Amino acid sequence: MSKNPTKILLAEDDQNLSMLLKNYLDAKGFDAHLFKNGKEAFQNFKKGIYDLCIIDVMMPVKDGFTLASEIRNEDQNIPIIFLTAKSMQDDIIKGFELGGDDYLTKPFNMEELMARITAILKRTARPENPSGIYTIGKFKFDSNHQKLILNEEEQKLTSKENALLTLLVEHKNDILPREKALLEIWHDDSYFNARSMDVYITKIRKYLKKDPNIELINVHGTGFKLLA
Amino acid sequence: MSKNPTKILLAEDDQNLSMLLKNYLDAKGFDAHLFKNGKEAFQNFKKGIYDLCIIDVMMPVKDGFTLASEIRNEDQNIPIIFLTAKSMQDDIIKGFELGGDDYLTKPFNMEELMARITAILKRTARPENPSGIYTIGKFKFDSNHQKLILNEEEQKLTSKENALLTLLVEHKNDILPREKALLEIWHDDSYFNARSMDVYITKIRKYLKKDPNIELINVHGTGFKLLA
DNA sequence: CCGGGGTTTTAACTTAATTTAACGCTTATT
DNA sequence: AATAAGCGTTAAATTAAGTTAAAACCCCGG
Repeated sequence: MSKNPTKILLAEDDQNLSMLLKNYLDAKGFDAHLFKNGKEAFQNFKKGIYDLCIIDVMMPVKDGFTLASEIRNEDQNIPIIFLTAKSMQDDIIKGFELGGDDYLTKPFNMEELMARITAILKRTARPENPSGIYTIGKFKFDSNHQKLILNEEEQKLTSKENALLTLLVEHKNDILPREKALLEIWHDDSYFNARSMDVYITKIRKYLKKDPNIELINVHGTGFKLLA
Repeated sequence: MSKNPTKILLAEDDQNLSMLLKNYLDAKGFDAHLFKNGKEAFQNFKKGIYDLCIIDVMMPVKDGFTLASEIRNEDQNIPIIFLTAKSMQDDIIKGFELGGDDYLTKPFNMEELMARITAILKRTARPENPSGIYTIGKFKFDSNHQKLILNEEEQKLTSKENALLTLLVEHKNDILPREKALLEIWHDDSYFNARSMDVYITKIRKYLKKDPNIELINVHGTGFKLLA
C-alpha cells in the first residue's frame, strides 16, 4: 500500500521561478500543480484536494493574500507558505494574520523551502494509528488504555510496559534498536536503564506467552524483534 | 480565573539582544525566561513547564542544536524557534531536521518574530471552550458552575476539584503532566502539594466511577490521563 | 470575636511501579 | 577453550501513587 504523493498547489506568476519550483518539487516526489495567478489557482483549489499551498504574494489578476484568504475560507487547516519579493515586514505580519504557516523572502534557496515544507507537513501529519489499537497474534493491544486483551481477559499494563510494547508493535517483525527504546522511554542510554529495559522485556514476554506463536527475540547487540 | 501567560524559554548569549528580546516578549504579555547558554537552559527546561523555546544556534558551553535535541528528547511537541547570525543553509536544514518549527536569521525585526510566535502558538493551541461545558463519557461537566452532571443528578465540585478536572478534560485522552497541574493550581511543585493533588485525584475518580467507561489512569512519574 | 460547616492540607499507612542488584546463561572474540 | 560483553530472570530496594482519616484552615453568620 504505497502512499499518495503530497499534492501541492503552487501559485506563482514568474515564469522562471515557477518552473524551477515545480521541477524541484516534482523531483522531490511531490505532486506540484502550477497556476500563474490567484484566480486560476483558486478555481483549481476547489476542485482538487491539496495538502499544501505555496503562494506568491505579488501576482496579477488576483494577489496572493486574497487567494490565501479565499482558501482559508474553504479550508481552515491547509498549510500555506507565502513567497514574497520584498521583505516588507507589513507583508509578513499580514501573511501570518491571514493564517499563513510560513513565509519566505526571495531570493530563497530550494533547500530551505524544502526544509520548511517538511517541517510543516510533520506538524500537520496525522498520527499513524490514532486509535492506538494493534493486533499482536491473538491479542488486541490498546496502547491508549494501556491494556493487553486476550479473549475476554484484560491485562493492565504499567506505563513503562505500555511504552515499550508500543514501540515494539510499531516495529513489528522488524528490529527495535535498543538505543531507540532507551532514548524514547528512558531518555538516556545508560547501563542501568539498559538493565531496566531488559527487566521489562522479560515482563512483556511473560504476558505474551499466552499466545505461543508470538516471539520476542533478541538481536544480539542491536535490539529486539517482535514476531507475530 | 485568569489564564497563565505563555511561558517561553529563551536561550541567547548575546547580552544586548537577549535583554531586548526578553523585554519585548514580556511586554507582549509572555513570561520569558532567559538563559545565557545551552546548559543552563536545559537544566531549567527540565524543571519548568514551557510552552515555547527560542534558541540561538551559536552559544558557549552548549550550542543551540545540542540543546534543541536534548529538549526534543524530553518533549516531542514543544515548538522550537531557532535564531542564527549566519544564514548558512546547512544550519537551517539541520535546525529543521532536529525538529525545529521555525528559523530566523539575524538581524530580524521583533514584529516578524512576534508574527512567527503567534503563528506557531495558533497551530499548537488546544481548542478553547468558552462555554466551559465539556462532555466526559456520560457526564456533562460545567466548569464555570463547578458542576458534574449525570442524568438529572448534579454533583457540586469544590474549586480545587473543579480546577483539576478542568485541566484533565482540557488534556482529554492525553497526558496532563503532574508539574503542570501543580504549577497551575497549587502554584508550587512541592511534596505536600503533590500529595494533596493525589487526594483530589482519588476524589475525582470516585465521582467518575458512575460511568464505568471512564478511566483516569496514572502515567508513572509523569502525570495523569483522562480516557473517555 | 466566636463557632460551625465546608474545604483543603497533612499525616499515616498501603499498594504499586520502577530501578538496582545478583547470579546464571548465551553469544561474540581471539 | 578462555574471556568478556550482552542478555535473562528473579528478588530486593527504592520511589511514586492510592486511600482514608484527622488536623488545619477559611469564611460567614451571629
